[in-house]
Amino acid sequence: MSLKHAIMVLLETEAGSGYDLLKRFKQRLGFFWQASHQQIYQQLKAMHQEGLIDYQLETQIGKPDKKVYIMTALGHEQLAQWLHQISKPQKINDSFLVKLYGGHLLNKTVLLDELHQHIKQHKKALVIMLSIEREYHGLNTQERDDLAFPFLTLRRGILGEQAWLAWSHEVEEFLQEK
Amino acid sequence: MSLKHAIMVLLETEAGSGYDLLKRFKQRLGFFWQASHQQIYQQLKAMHQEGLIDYQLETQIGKPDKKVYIMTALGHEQLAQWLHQISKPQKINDSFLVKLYGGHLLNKTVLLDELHQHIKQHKKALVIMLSIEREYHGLNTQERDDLAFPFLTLRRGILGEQAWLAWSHEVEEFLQEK
DNA sequence: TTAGCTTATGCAATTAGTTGCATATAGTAA
DNA sequence: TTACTATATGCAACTAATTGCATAAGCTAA
Repeated sequence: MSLKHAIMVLLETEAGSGYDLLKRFKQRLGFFWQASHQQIYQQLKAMHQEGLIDYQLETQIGKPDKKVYIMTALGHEQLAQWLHQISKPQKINDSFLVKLYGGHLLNKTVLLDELHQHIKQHKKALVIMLSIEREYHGLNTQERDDLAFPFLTLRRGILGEQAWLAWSHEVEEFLQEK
Repeated sequence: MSLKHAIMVLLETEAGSGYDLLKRFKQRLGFFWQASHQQIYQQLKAMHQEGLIDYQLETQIGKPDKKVYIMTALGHEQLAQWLHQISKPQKINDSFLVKLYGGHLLNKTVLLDELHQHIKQHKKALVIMLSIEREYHGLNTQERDDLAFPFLTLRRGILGEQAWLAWSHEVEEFLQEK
């Protein structure tokens, strides 16, 4: 049940609506946390019922009204508790690897086609992350300091994607030979 | 719903009981697919009801009886179909990265302690994979050919863990300074 | 001889996540 | 003017995964 805590980490830094959080997930946590809009809205509702967060209705002109969520005292407490607990190792379930494991059941060109599509997506993700990295390096010392932790998570994304792409070359070579 | 297909990939190669599959998941797919015993037994039951697999009861002496599952014609068909579909990009939800993203909310030494525990586990996993890799390289050509696809997935595990560890050094350095 | 591990399977309840649908306004691009 | 994108929130139904419990026999190490 970490989505709850991921939301709280975001809200702790800055209050926001469900829609805001959705965007923040995509833009800032996207390479290590994915959440759909339904997940977020449902979770916010549950968290509000638990008393972890509260909200204020904000009427807007030209745009739909929104609920701006803020952390409660109970929320702060539970987040602090979670932060001090050791998180269990990340669960990985990668279906492309399942396919590759059973590659003998499949035509090599079919696998190669799929591999190329994955490579395209991973390259795209890497390019985006590298551009964010360049942006970071262009900031002044104060700004870089403020973003030091998010930057570390970005580095994880970059190193992860580079490793994936290095691996994909090995697979590509194998699938192309004979 | 890929657990179903992961099970079928395993069963396609070799029939087995729920317990067998559980062990195979741990030993062979463990670094890219994790499934609990409850998940596997529940899924096998559902798959049997769907007609994707069938089983034969095997009575054993000294050990509990077991159900040995095999693929049905319908199972073969659905697996083949799945293999030809492009799998969506792997979903990553890493709670340690969430914590690190919100690192400013936490004492650096707490984070460092947790990091060290994760490093230990990742190193352990890497050592195991590297020993399997050495074993593979000691095989003859025929045997290596037979295991070529599983070997590729092992390489993914190795490169992935090495990248994780390289990243962890960056984080360690940052958390240790000042 | 007692505690723990391996083998072997399962139910019940709960929690988490996905899929599909629904609504409503405003701006922009073809 | 039609279609698409962005903003903004939500329900209902379903599927998937987790947590906790239960059973039962044999083997092994302290």
